[in-house]
Amino acid sequence: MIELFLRSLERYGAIGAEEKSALAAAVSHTRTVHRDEDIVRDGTCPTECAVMLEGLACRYKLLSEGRRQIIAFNLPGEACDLQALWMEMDHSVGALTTVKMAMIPHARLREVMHRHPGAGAALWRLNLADASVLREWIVGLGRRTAYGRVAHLVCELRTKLLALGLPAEMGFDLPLTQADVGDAVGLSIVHVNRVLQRLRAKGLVNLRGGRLTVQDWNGLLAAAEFDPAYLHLRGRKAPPTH
Amino acid sequence: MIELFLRSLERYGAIGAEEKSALAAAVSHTRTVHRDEDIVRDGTCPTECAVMLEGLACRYKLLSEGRRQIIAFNLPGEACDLQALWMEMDHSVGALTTVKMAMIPHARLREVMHRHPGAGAALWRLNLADASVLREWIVGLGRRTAYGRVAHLVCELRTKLLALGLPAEMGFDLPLTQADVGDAVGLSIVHVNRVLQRLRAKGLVNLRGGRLTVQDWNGLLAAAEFDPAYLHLRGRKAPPTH
DNA sequence: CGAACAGTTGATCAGGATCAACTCGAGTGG
DNA sequence: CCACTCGAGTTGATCCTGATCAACTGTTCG
Repeated sequence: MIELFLRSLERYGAIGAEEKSALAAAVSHTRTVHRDEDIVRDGTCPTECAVMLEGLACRYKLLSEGRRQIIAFNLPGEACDLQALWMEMDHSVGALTTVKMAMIPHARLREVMHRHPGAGAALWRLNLADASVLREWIVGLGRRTAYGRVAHLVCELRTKLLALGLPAEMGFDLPLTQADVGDAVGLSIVHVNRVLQRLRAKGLVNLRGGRLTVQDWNGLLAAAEFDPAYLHLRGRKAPPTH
Repeated sequence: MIELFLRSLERYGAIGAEEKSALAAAVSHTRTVHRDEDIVRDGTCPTECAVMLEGLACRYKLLSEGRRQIIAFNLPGEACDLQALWMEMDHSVGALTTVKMAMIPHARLREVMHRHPGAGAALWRLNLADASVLREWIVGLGRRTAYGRVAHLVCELRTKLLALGLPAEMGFDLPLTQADVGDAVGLSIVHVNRVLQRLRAKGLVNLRGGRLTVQDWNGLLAAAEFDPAYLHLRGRKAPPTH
């Protein structure tokens, strides 16, 4: 059920069969949230952890006057609110499509981590990898052009999908609205529209009506100055579990 | 010696006296790095961890054509490369002043974490708090105006200094160049200069020649829309160490 | 049939970038 | 001791990226 989650966790640490089954057994139930609803809300402190099974979600924060900034996208296999295990949420997670999640009560998760320190270590590493993505977003927002930012976002999403083994051929569904893209890369809707048109015109990629078609992957990677290293997808540095 | 570090760690978890002395004992030696030199370099994988004792450092990434983006500032009491415990560095850390650090070999750190799971948990929470700051930076770069971003940065730095119990009266030393500020908030040097002049003219703060003078703290907080919650300075949610 | 929403287009405006020159110390070396 | 350099900060002029405002298309859905 939470296969995807376990597999990506595996990438970040020597997770054995026992750890895996312990984590899988910690799932208490599933939950479904619909488009435009919140999965977790800023300032709250949930007592269970949500692992995405299906759908697309985004982490975001709101400022005054309705300004919104998306901070990360969450794909199936990713955890939504691991943070709440230790501290109150400092951002919200919203569903961009219908999202199905496996819920793990904190108490059980803590128990697993206690019995299997390796699992806790892997979760920690997962957080480190997430932080690395945040850093790359900072670089993008601070120093990339609108064009480069949008291109980079597309590269990131497809690369992550591929790494998860999810469908991400040259054409696949990506239910993102232009407003969503804008809130992620810090642009106005109108400008996102124009940048997408430019990317289309240059024959790189076509994002339209929730469907993404990659026309020239290498060209896109170049336009985005994309280097997947920051995603830490190839769990390196064999970690002495001790 | 690493008092400051231990104290901020305490904020993030029930760290006992044994954990503290174990961590303190894990320090093998100190190291000094001078202004404009790197403490850790992107892509490397150091085998010891650096905890700042004195000075000011920044995490940054480079793009083509010399574009630089600063991702975070590191103050005394903060760790520079905890990440390297688990994965290769995806960014560099550079010294903005002469920096003195306490070095803890990874092997020893792992040993401490193994013997004192509470220490590992606290380090994890530390990472979560760092990630929260990264998120706030993303919001700032994406959705705040130049003026708000600079003001916010000043608020963040002073608030962190105060929380660490470091000198941060209404006037204190902050050895940041206008270029540094620009690389942190994603602005050109010229524009940073103008924004600083506006902040001065409005009677809020005066950052000049490595010295920061706060003239109207409340006004500054308001201009920055600053809410310190994201710094997670008041270690909430008593963590069941299990 | 009429909302309501995603996407598109045009026109205009403004926030910041860029380029260039100049000031003002603080060294540094002859 | 002075000339020179170098880095930080400052100013002005100009350009351009991207925001804003407004109208319009097309589709879906109740």
